[in-house]
Amino acid sequence: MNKKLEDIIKTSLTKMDIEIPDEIIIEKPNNKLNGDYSTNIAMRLAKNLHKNPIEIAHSIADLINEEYIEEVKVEKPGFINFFLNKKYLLDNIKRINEDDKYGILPKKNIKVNVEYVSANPTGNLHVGHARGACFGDSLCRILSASGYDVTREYYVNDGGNQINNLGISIKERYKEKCGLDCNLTDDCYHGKEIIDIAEELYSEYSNELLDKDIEYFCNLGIEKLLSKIKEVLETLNVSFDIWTSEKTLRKNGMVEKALESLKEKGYTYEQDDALWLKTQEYGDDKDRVLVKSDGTYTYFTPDIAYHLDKIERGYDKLIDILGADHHGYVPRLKAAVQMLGKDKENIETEIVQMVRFVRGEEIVKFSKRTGNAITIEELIEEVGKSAVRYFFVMRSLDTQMDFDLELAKKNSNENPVYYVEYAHARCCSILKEAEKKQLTISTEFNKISVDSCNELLSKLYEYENVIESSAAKRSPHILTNYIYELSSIFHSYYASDKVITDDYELSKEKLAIINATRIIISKALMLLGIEAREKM
RNA sequence: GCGCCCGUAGCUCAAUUGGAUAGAGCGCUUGACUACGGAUCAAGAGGCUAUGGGUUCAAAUCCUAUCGGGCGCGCCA
Repeated sequence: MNKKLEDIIKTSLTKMDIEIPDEIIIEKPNNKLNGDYSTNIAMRLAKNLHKNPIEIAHSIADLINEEYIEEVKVEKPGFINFFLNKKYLLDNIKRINEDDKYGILPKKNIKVNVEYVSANPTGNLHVGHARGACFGDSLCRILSASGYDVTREYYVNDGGNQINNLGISIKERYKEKCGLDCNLTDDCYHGKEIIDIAEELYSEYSNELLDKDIEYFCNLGIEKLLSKIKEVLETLNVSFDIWTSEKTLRKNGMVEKALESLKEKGYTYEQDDALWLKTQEYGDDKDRVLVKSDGTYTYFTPDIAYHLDKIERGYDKLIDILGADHHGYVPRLKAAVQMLGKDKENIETEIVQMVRFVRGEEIVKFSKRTGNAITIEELIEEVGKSAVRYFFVMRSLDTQMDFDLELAKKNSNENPVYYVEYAHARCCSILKEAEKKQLTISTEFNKISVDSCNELLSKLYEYENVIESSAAKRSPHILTNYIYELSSIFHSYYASDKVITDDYELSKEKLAIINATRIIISKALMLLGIEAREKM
């Protein structure tokens, strides 16, 4: 939570000749009376040292003498509470204003690969994918800011059975356009986008394509659908570094390579004319089929090859972001990765829980089958892309959240995105006003009374720690909550204390704080994929 | 039936991964505009953290049982 304090405590412990524990927990008390930061280290040490935690706390506290800390207090069961030096908080404002790289933490030298969305190119993206897309993108931005070396990846399933069904679906719809019979089986795709593609083909080529084979329609479909997917993701500011094609992996022999490696290690066996993987040995419910009795692969097999490919590309950590409806897939995936020689810790899965859309009281129904689905474009059109991005990362990933469309488009403080954007716009407006009066931003703080803006200062100081823990916990919602709280504190400060007054020197000092607030809100919003507006 | 996720104010959600008096917003009640943008602010009411048992200095958080909800459980992808 706070590196600097950790180090200070460590030096005290060393002086006391106490072995330094694995982790020193620093937290921010929810009650301000308990200081800016606090640690429970004394209570944790009490057992081993056979000493009263209060005594230990006092010994540690007495050894602390840092300019950074104004006061150290020991409280009841054995907490040590720290009160930061206010001058330090003002120095922090200066840093925010002057350092472009503020909020970008030192490199960790850890290579992370994050795979998200990875929807099959057999139809349009729908709103179900949008949460994973926004989460994945925000997570990547936050990981990068906190010093990880991040690669963003989309796995394109352009190789399996479903692609053949896509080809058939398009061809049948095309035949329909040409006035022939259309035979769509249950395995086919019935979405409107397939009809649209057929229509496009017909209007461009009339009935010249009737003798083209299924593969022709497959490739055409993938190309068109994928570019549509990319386009939609782009409008959401969601981007990727690498698009890996399943078909290419198959062509390059990666699947055989993975299969051989698993066979060699003795993880496979044959039964009922099929080849199985002993995933049960690594905690899966049952063993899984790799090669079906008809000789084709299951979905699982190329996916193992894909993960082998990622491993060989040298990432320290793979993060897969999966929809809740695929969580049953996790144990076999983790099993396979371990069989390929990696530790459990090398692969992480984040499960995106379902989203329910509501308009006030009314539940918005949508289903893939009836074609009644809300598309992402419609969602963006209805509430705006900032709200889409914000709302999807506003909640912890494992809550089955409600997305209130009515709330998301409200222009008032009920709507959290609006509230935050307004705080930013307000900062901009004050700064513009100051510019008119030719007031500059001060770099010295002589007149300002810290008490009037203490809350704002310490909230701004929290920012870097928020980035760190938001990244460590893979939880963008921590950042979202932070901006909201920061905005609230700002609005409150704004109401209580006028910035631009006749006292020009004092005004300039206050402007520095306003500008720092503006910068932090804008940086934080950027990490959520939202461009901060200067005007509403 | 088995597995995963979840159950916190009337509603939507937090809670620094075991910390101090469980916090926000909406809604409800009351108050504040001669204003750098009132598109906002200040205050109040509202809780046996689904339920029972356990672990310890400390439990919404960990273990266990039960109840309730969501999602999975294919030689589909």
